[in-house]
Amino acid sequence: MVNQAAKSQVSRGGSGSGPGGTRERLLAVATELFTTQGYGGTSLREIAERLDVSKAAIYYHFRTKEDIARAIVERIMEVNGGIADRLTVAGKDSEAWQRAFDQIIEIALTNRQLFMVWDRNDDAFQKLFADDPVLGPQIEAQGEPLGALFADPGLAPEDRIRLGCAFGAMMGPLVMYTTFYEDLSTDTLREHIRTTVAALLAG
Amino acid sequence: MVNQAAKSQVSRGGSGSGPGGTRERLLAVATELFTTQGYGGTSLREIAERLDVSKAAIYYHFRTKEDIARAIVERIMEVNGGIADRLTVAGKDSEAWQRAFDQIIEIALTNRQLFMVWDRNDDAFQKLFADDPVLGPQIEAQGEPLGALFADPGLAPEDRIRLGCAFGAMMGPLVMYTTFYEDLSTDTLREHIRTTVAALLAG
DNA sequence: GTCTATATTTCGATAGAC
DNA sequence: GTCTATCGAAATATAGAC
Repeated sequence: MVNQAAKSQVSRGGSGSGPGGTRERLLAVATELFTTQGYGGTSLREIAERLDVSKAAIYYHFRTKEDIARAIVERIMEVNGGIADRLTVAGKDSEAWQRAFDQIIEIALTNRQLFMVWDRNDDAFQKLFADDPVLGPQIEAQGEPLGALFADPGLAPEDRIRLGCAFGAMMGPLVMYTTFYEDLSTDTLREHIRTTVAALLAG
Repeated sequence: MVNQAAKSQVSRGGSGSGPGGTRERLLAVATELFTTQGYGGTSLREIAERLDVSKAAIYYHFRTKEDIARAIVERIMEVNGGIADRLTVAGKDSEAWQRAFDQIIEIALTNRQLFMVWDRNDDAFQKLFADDPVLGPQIEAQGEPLGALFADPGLAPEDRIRLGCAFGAMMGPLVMYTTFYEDLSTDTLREHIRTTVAALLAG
């Protein structure tokens, strides 16, 4: 058995470990298929066919199908940690939200594929790793700040809804309706999503 | 073989055909499981277990698993037709969008479960019924007005993004982050989503 | 690192009794 | 309308050659 944790680092040069390596290509293909078909709706045969390798070859890189999802969720949690931090810092200060959202939009822009695969599979992934000693608490800690905001009983319903709408507004062009904005540059998306969300938060 | 089309109408009284009938309960359970686990990630065994019937019992009500999805998508298309109409009517008039969104929010409020299951399975459902003679064109016709808006080359990128954000803002509290707003009434949700989306559209 | 071949389980679906 | 029993296909996963 190969130590997968060690392999997640790009330790040596040469072919087979860099961004063009089979393991990275596999994670890219799996992320795409999990996004369009869902984790449960994607088979290892489909992943293998896209990579033009045999099903068995996958098992050299990952012990189980669940481990493929685990590798993806680990990366999502790295990204989401940053978002949770911004939210906690912003607290209940209305002006602080503006700055927090600017940073969150930036994070979303540079990690759109991870946002999309999480959007489609959050229930499945949470159920899969709820009892995982490392990923379970991480997932819970990441969802907490969001719930503490949207469901905060100390906040006016108007503000709770405004914040949920602000997140949704950002997710619209970046995650939900991505296909319609493929002709626009990252800079254009950032600029107009920022001003639109800002207008929403200002009320 | 039973004529399923005839059964979709509540034709006779008595038990077994009304809202508490097995067929309706089955569609409700399937909609919920397709939402959380995805269409491909949900087995007929799981549906049967939730209904406390055998797997074979499902085949009395639906010829295939695909037909269960079909019945759900048919209802989604009924709802989406109304939305497509509002969008087409609104055209490029900025003030007309406000009224259109008020009506779309109302439709979303009364059909949240259908919005959620479509949000999670739109790719899967579109692929399933792309070649269906009745559902295929319906799905295409329903997605067209949305694309004509978000991807309209005659519209300024700022406005294209604003509209995508407006849809996303509505989807936030109603579809994506539903669990955090379960304590709020429909009236509270409608009121504050309306004003928030209006502020976003006003700029 | 990747292959063929295979074991085991679960899936969607059918047959036929009640 | 629902059941038990069963079929063939497809799923995850393993063994062992190269």
